[in-house]
Amino acid sequence: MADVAKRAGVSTMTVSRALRSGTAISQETRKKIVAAADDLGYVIDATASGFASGKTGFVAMTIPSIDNANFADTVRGVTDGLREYNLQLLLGYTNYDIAEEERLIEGMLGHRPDAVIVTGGAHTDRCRHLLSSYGAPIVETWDLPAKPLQHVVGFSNNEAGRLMADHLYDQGYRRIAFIGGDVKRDTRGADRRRGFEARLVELGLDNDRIISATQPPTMMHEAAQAFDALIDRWPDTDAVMCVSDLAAFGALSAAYKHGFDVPKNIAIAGFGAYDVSAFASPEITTIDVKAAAIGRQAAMLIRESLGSSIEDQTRQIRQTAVDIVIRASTAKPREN
Amino acid sequence: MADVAKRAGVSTMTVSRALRSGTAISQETRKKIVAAADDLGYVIDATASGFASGKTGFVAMTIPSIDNANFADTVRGVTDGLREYNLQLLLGYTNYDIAEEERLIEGMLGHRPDAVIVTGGAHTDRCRHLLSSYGAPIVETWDLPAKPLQHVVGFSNNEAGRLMADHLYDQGYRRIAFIGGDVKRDTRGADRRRGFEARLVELGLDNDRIISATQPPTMMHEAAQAFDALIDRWPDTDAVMCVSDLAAFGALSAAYKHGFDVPKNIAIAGFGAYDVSAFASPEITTIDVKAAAIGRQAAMLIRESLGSSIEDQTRQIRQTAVDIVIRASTAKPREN
DNA sequence: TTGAAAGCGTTACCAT
DNA sequence: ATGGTAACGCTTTCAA
Repeated sequence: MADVAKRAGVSTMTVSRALRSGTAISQETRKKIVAAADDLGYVIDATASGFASGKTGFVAMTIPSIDNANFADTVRGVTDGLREYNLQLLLGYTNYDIAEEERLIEGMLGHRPDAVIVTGGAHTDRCRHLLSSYGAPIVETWDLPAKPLQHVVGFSNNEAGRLMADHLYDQGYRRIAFIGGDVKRDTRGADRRRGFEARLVELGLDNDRIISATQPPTMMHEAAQAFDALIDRWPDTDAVMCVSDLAAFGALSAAYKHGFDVPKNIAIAGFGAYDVSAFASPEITTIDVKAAAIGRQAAMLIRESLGSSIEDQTRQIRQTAVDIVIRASTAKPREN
Repeated sequence: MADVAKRAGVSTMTVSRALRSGTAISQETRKKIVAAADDLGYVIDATASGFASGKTGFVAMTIPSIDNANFADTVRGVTDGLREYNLQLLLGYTNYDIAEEERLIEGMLGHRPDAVIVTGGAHTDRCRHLLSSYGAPIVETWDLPAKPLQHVVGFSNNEAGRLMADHLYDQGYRRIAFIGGDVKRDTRGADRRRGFEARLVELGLDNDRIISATQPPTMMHEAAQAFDALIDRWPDTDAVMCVSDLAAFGALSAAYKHGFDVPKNIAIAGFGAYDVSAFASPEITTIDVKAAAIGRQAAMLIRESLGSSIEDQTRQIRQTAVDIVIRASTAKPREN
């Protein structure tokens, strides 16, 4: 920076101002300085800058899995919402493990992010403590936690499960199952399952056809195996909701191998509105949670929080939309 | 840190040493200091640490798209390979746009990463300049660039295309097409296409059945449309390679809508060994490039580079495996 | 609109 | 094995 200042014939302080926005400086001085910086290939050192100003320009974010179109969409929403504010995303994935989340968060907080976005409302006690005492905006997403840390942008996974139970019931299905992951790890998937089960009971149906023998993420392979186990144990099952569309696609694949017609012999539904569910044969009924919009809203919340003084901070709880997308895979009820 | 030092009855310098590894300090002093730090909830400030030491602990990485299982696998490989070294990944996605890559890289370099990983060998001139003059290990992945910036971990996309052309020819297909993205943006997909075309010509076939009307990433929807266009223009096409498995799945879906049997009426092949290709009906022939291994090798290269003095740095070019995975979607040749 | 000086929290270096 | 001191490159604050 001193070199740039010398070349432009000004002080380092003026260079510092010229290279930021929202600072008082004359147009021609700035132009001169920017030219000098370009000549020298100078890029401002965000490390030193953050160190001096206390604003690092980082937003830390954790997601359960990087290889998941839903969370990827939320990340995209955040990135898009933050792009023009020169904020750099610090991304980590927890592998659906809150102990790993704690480790990640601890490492990320060392880099002093200006805000933090986490997925879900389940955290270790230590992680909750780290976050709540950190002193920067925190946003929990993809859930409506009973005890929010601070801001929330999410939806009720329980409601999503109930929505699908209602739909399958309305279509005439009565022997309804669920394929999903480990309750301890994918807490949101577990919430969907609980809502689904609870609604089945309210509708007067059994809720014991639950196959959850797999670790999350429940992918195609695990779901195909789970489907085999389901049919083995309850051969008369006439509909199944899967914890995600990927699982539903795996189940669909297994159903073909059993010689089943979907939905004539069995209905299959998913969750998440992945591309694959729209292009499967038959197309798979699913639930769309507008993952990118969750990210955009989280980014908006952060911008507002960073823009206002600490006294103005009010906790924001924003519930996002959950839409059922009805397709052929649950379209034809059997005669009962 | 001063508080911790006071509480433990030592100097800040000793605290600094106690909280790092590989520093000379007595066991009991360290124990005392760690206890004091825990009591105070003290976490070292990586910003100041990086500022003082010149080592930030960041590894910057750019990928074309976050929502792509192949690149996600590479990211996972990098993360896993770096985890125990306390390196934090700074991830950005370019959306297959080298101008966006330049912007991203510039922003990331401001945070002074200890190493940089990029996807592919196509960069803007300015980006090449920024990277080559940056003074830290650089790894290009997923390609074998003609003019590498420094280290490379990748494979020949051209060869991958040729491999599939050979397979389809061997199976007896003769009227072979390609569905892929914009040559300007997905340069690796374009290389696959070029190798594919070139091999078709060597085998004495036409190479004009190329549909590339879409912007990358060529996803299911675009590929389905492209398939329609292909059949409209060249109804007698008997095989098609798609730029990725996602595209292949979209094409498969379109083929069903045309009433085609795959592979009896037309063979469909993909690239990337995505889960979806293994669970589609029929299962889709693809090419496995071991995406996670690319990431692990890149991480290994970086660890070695960071561990050795600058004089010992020799450029490493590591070619990775490319395996064809033959499945039912290309299994049954037609009579010619 | 510009400049000078102080200081951000840590580590490198040298001394003990 | 431990401590003192300078320095990292920038921004904040205050003054001109």
